[in-house]
Amino acid sequence: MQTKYRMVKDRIKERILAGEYQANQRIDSESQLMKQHEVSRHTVRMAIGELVNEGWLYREQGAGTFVQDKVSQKEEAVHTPKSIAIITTFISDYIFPSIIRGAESYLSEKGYQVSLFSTNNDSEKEKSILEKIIQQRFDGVIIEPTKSAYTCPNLSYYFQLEKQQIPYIMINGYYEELEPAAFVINDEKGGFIQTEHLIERNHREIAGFFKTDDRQGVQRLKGFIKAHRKHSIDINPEHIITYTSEVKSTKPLEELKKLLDHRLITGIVCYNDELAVLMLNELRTRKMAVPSQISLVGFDNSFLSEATEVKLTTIEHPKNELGYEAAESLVSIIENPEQTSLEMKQYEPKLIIRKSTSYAP
Amino acid sequence: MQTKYRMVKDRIKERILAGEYQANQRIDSESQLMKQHEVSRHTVRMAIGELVNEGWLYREQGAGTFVQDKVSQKEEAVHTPKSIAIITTFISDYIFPSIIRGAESYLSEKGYQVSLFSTNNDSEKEKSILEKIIQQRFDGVIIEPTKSAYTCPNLSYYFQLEKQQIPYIMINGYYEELEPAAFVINDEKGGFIQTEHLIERNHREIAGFFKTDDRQGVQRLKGFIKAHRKHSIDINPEHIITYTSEVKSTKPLEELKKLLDHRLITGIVCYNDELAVLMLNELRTRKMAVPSQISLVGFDNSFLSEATEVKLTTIEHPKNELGYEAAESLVSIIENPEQTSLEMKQYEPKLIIRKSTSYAP
DNA sequence: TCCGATTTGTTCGTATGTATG
DNA sequence: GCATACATACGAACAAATCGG
Repeated sequence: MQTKYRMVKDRIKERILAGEYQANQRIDSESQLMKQHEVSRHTVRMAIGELVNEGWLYREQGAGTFVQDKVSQKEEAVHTPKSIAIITTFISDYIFPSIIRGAESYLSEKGYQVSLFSTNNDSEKEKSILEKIIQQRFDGVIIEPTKSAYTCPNLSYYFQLEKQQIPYIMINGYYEELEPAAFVINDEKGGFIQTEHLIERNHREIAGFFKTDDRQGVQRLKGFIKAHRKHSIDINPEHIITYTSEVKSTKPLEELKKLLDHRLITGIVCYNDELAVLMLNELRTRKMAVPSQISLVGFDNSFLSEATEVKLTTIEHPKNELGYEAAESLVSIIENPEQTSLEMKQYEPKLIIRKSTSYAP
Repeated sequence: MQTKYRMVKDRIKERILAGEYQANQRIDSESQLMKQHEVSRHTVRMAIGELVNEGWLYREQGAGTFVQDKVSQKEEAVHTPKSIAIITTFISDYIFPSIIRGAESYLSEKGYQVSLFSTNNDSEKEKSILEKIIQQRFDGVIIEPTKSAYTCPNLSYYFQLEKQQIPYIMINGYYEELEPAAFVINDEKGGFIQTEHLIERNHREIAGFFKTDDRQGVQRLKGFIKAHRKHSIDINPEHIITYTSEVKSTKPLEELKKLLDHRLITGIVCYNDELAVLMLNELRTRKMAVPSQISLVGFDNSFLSEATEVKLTTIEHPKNELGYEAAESLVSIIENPEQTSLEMKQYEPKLIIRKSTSYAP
């Protein structure tokens, strides 16, 4: 049967298909349509209502009714809810939960579903996860890259993501060669600030411990060296300890023991708070007073930095904020693909001075 | 915003999910719904209209409005990979990551995808998440119930899960009335062991701090009382402090201050390590020596218990194992639906003695 | 087969709320 | 602050389909 609202609906649809209304353009208002078709407002609303349900139009209160463009009609075909993949290296007890919390809170609010993957810092695992994500057509990816200090072995998979128009954002680190959208800390400056803080307090014999299989550690080490250079202090190469994830709970501690046994150091720059707590433990057993005998700088401003009796001087990490803003940016790219200004956001590190550092003895 | 038609819509949806309306059964007519909800027909029609669009109902002119049989729509969901939802109360920095890690490692190995949700301890949020899970036909759910000490407000949604044959497993706590498959700690015994440990070391003036909006806290408090009874020690009611999630970072600390100001206590039983660290902090500022002046027992054996200078005596929590085994059990139910031996697993708590407890002064 | 009661479908009118520019 | 746009809500009337008797 040909009802009035169905006639109005068909006439509007024709005008869209004829190109009379362009994508995202405002169509005539309800009251205009009332006059044009000589029907009541309710009838017009029913017509528009069905077109909205079918994905031809969308309404915005106060602004008007607009033509839905093709890109969003694509979703209709899939019909699955929007889903985002978050890929981390480790599901650790450390700062990861804060980042996830930030991202999840924004994404769930926006009606996205969050799927969680972890690579265990294994590139092969990362590869198989990326494969899955491409195959299942996720709408976006937030990824903490695996071993970001090295060349990206899964380059082709990232290119594939781009080809399939699945936007991705890297957090904490990134692969240089990809030049991706990334939310990271200025790690070099962070390492610099950590070190300069000690130098300014007259420390000269400073040890630095850095995990160098990801970009963060390499950059922080760079900052460590720069700070020394700026203040014209020679670095004893034995004071730089680098290690990889696999040995993170053993090697740095062993190296610290060797250092303490054989050399005099007055300050330690730690890759992160987790390591700082480990070191603090060793210092406690040796009955070395922190900070009067030896100073300790952490990184990340995690809850660990306030759990200890000697609260840690450390570098702020915008954990929650970083997760939230990465999610926000990802959603904005998904929902407005035309404005592809994928940029990198670098958070400026800030020193938080607590009780684990003082002037050199 | 809460509009009338949305309220009517929700009420109808609830009745569907509660199983009050069966599949393909006629729901109340528009005029009945008008009377029931005291709204106009227009409002009822808007509510029904949205539910029709979302696939919950279908209308037949002259006959009535009927419940859409979701089972017959199943074909759609076949192609998607198997996916599991993990619902937590908070994505916290605390023991949650360990549980997730355990579950994720097993599930990803088995080819399942993990989606993450958090309720923020809000039953309404829990409800909308469960609704999503039912609608998207997840293959299984691991859920940490919200406010498990209280009556489950979303009972009908859990029944609906069962009806739709979506198996679920509860962790950490459970709703009594559901008698669900659950992986929990014997919290009562845990509280008992915490307390008895102090009693056996001659403590008589013991304060207990318990978060009582989830089942765990209530049970631990029960154990606290039982231990006192067993050893025929009177409990000063002022020594029992209960609090809820909302005030967890303020109230217990305030109460501790009051206690320390006015009473002599020699031992503190803490709901968990997180709280223990908070208390330890206060004791430090008062220069009260732990354990020589006052003893402190935590719960969960989290990394916090070893980050502090006075390593905490605490109760083991099988975090990783619990997550792993819950996932294992869920997968087994999914893949062998016939052997529906949904049972509860209670982990026996074990005391880990470190340095925060000693004999009463 | 038809009637009448019931139920949903269409259409009008009116009023007020709320967001946008 | 104002006009404009969509959102919610009330009331009324008639049309069309269904179903039991």
